[in-house]
This record gives sequence, structure tokens and C-alpha cells, in this order.
Amino acid sequence: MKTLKIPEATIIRLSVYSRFLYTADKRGIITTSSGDIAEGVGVSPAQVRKDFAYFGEFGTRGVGYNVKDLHRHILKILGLSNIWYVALVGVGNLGLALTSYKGFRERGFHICAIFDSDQGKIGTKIGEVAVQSIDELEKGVRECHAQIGIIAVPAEFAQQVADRLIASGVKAILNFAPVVLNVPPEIELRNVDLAVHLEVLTFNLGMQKA
Amino acid sequence: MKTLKIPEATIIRLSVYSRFLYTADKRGIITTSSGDIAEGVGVSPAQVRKDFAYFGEFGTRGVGYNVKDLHRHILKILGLSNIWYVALVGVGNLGLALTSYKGFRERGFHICAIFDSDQGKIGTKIGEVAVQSIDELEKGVRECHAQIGIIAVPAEFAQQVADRLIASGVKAILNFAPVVLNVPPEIELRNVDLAVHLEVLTFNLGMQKA
DNA sequence: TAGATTGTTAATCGATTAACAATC
DNA sequence: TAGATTGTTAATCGATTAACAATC
Repeated sequence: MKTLKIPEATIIRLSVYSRFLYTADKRGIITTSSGDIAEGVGVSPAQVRKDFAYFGEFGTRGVGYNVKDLHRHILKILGLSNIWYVALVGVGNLGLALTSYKGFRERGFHICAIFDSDQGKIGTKIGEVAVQSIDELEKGVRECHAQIGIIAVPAEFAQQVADRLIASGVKAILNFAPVVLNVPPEIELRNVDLAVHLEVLTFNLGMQKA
Repeated sequence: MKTLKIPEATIIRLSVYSRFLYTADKRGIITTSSGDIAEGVGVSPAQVRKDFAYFGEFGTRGVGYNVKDLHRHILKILGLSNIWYVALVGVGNLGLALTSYKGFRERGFHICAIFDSDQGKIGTKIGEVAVQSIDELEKGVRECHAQIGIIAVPAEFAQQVADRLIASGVKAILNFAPVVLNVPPEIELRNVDLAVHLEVLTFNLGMQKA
């Protein structure tokens, strides 16, 4: 089986290209080139072509790429031509922010279950989804067939929430708690730590002075 | 001038190590090793030592590292021994989530000015800081000497907010809007796109099946 | 001293860039 | 045909890993 490994950096850039193409398409642009895309997103044209080359040939030599076609191809590659069901655990400010984040719905991510431990929140509706007790996590996740779990609870509860999500059939986890989670290798895990980004900024600011 | 370039991956890992050390210190652990740290955060011991080596010698051969000392060194490297003043623009759910994010305050990030365009929000207090009209952005940013700006406004306003932050003296920007911002090269810019993370997950889930 | 663990060098691995033949 | 731009190969660059001498 031919499975040449794709750099994660390539996947992240594909995601960025897809937003560029979405915008270009909305503006009525029919054809684009690796040069256009490169300029629009701040990478080199060679990089753009190389990234596409991992997945096939989407352009026409001498002409460029059809915006709509290329966009469709990339969405397919990223798995965004399916609907993905997502379970959200934790309805603090961050959890709330995620429920109202338009980018998710637009790209086929459907939050189908929401859990919290706060009695005051249980039963309230967020959008169309009622907040369930965290005691019902397993049941709720199974009922809506969530493949993805988002952890937005305090650090000290994150590991047990992860364990329970996995036990309930979730295959991928997006973790916002600042802890290193232990998950089986077949589970996809990504960590988002908001403070890390600020720290990279301050490191670089420090460098400038030096 | 000896300025060997530090990989950004190294900075991100330093940030992760620092949290490990913070926890170890709170637990009363005095001494640690590259092996301990590596296990705790999921990298190789060689990687840990290499990362430190960019900045100096912090350990004792045959013994390991003093937890408190090492932690202090890393905070210093990351620029976290200063207080950083931060201006937040946009008080939607995400902006709110950021104001209440404990990790920021703990690590020396002090949100000193908050702006929004919604009349209903202007004047209300979030924590100790009153929301100001976005019309007063320049004045407000200057008054509190914010070095860092956080953009949490809709994509279509992000560029102009960036321009105004920079004009007001901000040196670094953390951008949550899903657009490519144009900023002068001396301005530090990091983009956080929440949807990208989910897309990397779904790409990898797709790969598993294939 | 013997055991442990650092700091550092060299080897490996992987990703980016440059160049160009293919071709519309 | 001449000009443009892709897809791909080879060269470069950079980051990670492995190995080991230094040394507590």
C-alpha cells in the first residue's frame, strides 16, 4: 500500500488554502494559480504545488486551477465532505464560545451533545441542544454517535472526561485543558493551549530587544 | 553577535515543560531529569536536553535539574518574568472566555483594556476592566501601554483593528479571526484558528479508514 | 569508585526551496 | 508558436535522534 506520509504542516496549510479558495469563489473568481494562492496566504508557490502533489493533480499546466474544483478536492481531502458529530464537555465561557463559533457549523462540524456538571446549566438550551448532566455522558455520546469530543473542562477533570469519551466511542479529541492527556494510540488527539501562543509572542518580543 | 536561531517548536515545548515543572514544584518535587520531563510531556529525553542547550546549562551531570531553578530559567527565557499588558478587542463569547482564562493572569498577562463596538456592552465591567468603545481604541491602548493586542472580532473587521492596534504602539498580535492579516515584519503575529485543529483531526480520521 | 545523567557532536530524518521538463 | 504555469525531481536547509565523553 502506497502511504507516503503527509506532513502535518501540509494539512494545516490545506486548511488555510481552503479558506482562501472559499473567499475567492464567493468573489466570483473562476481560475487561480499557485502564485495567487501563495500570495494570498503567505507561503511560496512551490510549497503550494508540493502540498497539492501529495494528493494528486488538480491543475492544468499553463492555465492554473479551477477554484471550485480545487476547493472541493481539498474539502474532500480534509474529510469535510462528511458531517461530523461532536460532543462538547464543559460549558464555561470557552465552551460557550465554541458552541457559537460559526466556523464549525459551516465546515460540517455538528455539536450534537453538550455536558456540564453544574446543576444550574443542566437542561438549559444552547442553540438547539440541551445541556445534559455529565453523569449521562456515555449515554448521550452514544445516542448521537459523536465521533469527536471537545474537552473544555478544568485541567483536573480532563483525563477522566477523556477516558469516558473514549469508552463511549469517540475517535478523536480536541483538548483545551492545559494538561498532557494519556490516550490510546488509535485515538486522534490535539491540544490547544491558548497561553502557549501568547508565550511564543513574548519570547519573540524578548528576542527583538536582545 | 551569536544569534543561533531557535526553532519555534522548541519555544512551544519550553512552554509545555514550564507547566510540567510548575506542577512538579507544587507537588514538592525538588529534582528532576530530562527523562522525567520527557515522560511527563511525551517527547524524547534527548529532545528535552537539546531544547535547553539552546539557552545554557541548567543541570548537573549525574544529578539532573533543580525543579525550581529550571522553572525560573524557562519563565525568564519565555519572557514571563515581566508583566505584559494586553488589549482585547471584541467581547463576544470568545473574548469573554479569554478574559476569564486563568492561565493568562497566572503567567503575567494582564488584560488592561477591552474594546467593543456594541453600545450595550460599552461601560460594563469585565472583572476590573470597563469595556470601552472601539472608537477610543488608540487612546485606551496608549493609556495602558499595552504591548500585546488580542483580536477577537469578526473576520471582516480584523485587518482594520490590527492596523489601529499597531498604530497605537502594540508590538505583538494574537489573532483569532480566520483571515490572513497584513502586518509590518517587525510586528509579531500569531494566528489561532479553532477550525484548523478540528480539520487536522478529521483528516487523520479519514486516513485511518484508508 | 561505580552509577547516573548531563551537554554536545555527528548521523539521520524530514520538510522546504529551487529548478526545469512537461504541456496547456 | 510563444508564454504561462503545472507537477516533479534534486538540492538545500533545518530539526530530531542517537551516541558518548564529561562529570557529578
